[in-house]
Amino acid sequence: MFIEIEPQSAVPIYLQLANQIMEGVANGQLPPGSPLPSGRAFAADLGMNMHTVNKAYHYLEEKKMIEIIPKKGVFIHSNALRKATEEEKQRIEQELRPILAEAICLQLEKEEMEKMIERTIRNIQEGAK
Amino acid sequence: MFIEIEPQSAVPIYLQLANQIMEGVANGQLPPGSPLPSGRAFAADLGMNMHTVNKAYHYLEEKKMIEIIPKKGVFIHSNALRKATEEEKQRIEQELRPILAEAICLQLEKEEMEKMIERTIRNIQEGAK
DNA sequence: CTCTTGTTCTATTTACTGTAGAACAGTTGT
DNA sequence: ACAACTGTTCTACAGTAAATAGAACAAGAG
Repeated sequence: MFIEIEPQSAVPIYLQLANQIMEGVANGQLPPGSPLPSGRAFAADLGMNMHTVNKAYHYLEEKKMIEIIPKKGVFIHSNALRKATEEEKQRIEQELRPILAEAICLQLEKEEMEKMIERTIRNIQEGAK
Repeated sequence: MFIEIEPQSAVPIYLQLANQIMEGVANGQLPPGSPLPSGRAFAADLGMNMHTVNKAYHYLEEKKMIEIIPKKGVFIHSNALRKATEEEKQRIEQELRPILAEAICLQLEKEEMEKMIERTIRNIQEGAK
């Protein structure tokens, strides 16, 4: 599990971390039940603050992607790979909407959009090479 | 052109405004060359501050979606509807990536993803009913 | 000449981001 | 029993972004 953080990105580093963990879940590198490093250890490893790792963890906990068990550790949620609820689908759709609006303006045809998605999905799953 | 702002959303209101203007461009309600309200008038109309509208305008200007002509007004960029550059495609792909990672975890199959996209695109274009 | 335009400036408040250090209480391994 | 480690909680600080507010400026439009 390789984490790469871009400190000067517009994306907050706690979100970068959370997103890359979620990619690990998506590509099978982090199967349900897998332990994640302790907040302190991860922070030391990544050269960031414990509280920042904690923020990423709680962000993922809210998404039910991980389980935080006090005094024990942090683990990939046993039900991390599951069928999306209607609420989750709507949230994804809302996140997709402004991107699609721009894509329409930039004349990205449906086919090209699908190619882009397939390529990105393949790229995410390649993380588990 | 109806603008609806959710003040208590996690999305900054200047971004909500910019996104909805971009939807107007996408669905043809705001064709290239169309004038947009002045910063002051728009702010008064939407019940927000002039500087906030200005921020949305400059955000869209950076995306080359609108043209801000000092002392004259704000207009939809003459080339707002264009072919995406390679740089723009890469940016869209980067924005898409974390959403797709979550979609994989939530077992959204490629077909369902495509349906969701088609539905959202239709929804955007319905704004011009 | 007057109104409107976008721009620029200062100012203030609020929230978010990130770091920092300390203390607490329960778990784990020896 | 002991030491090390766990997530939690608390205070604190600095930096930035978001949003509002008011004022002034210079140039275009009628």
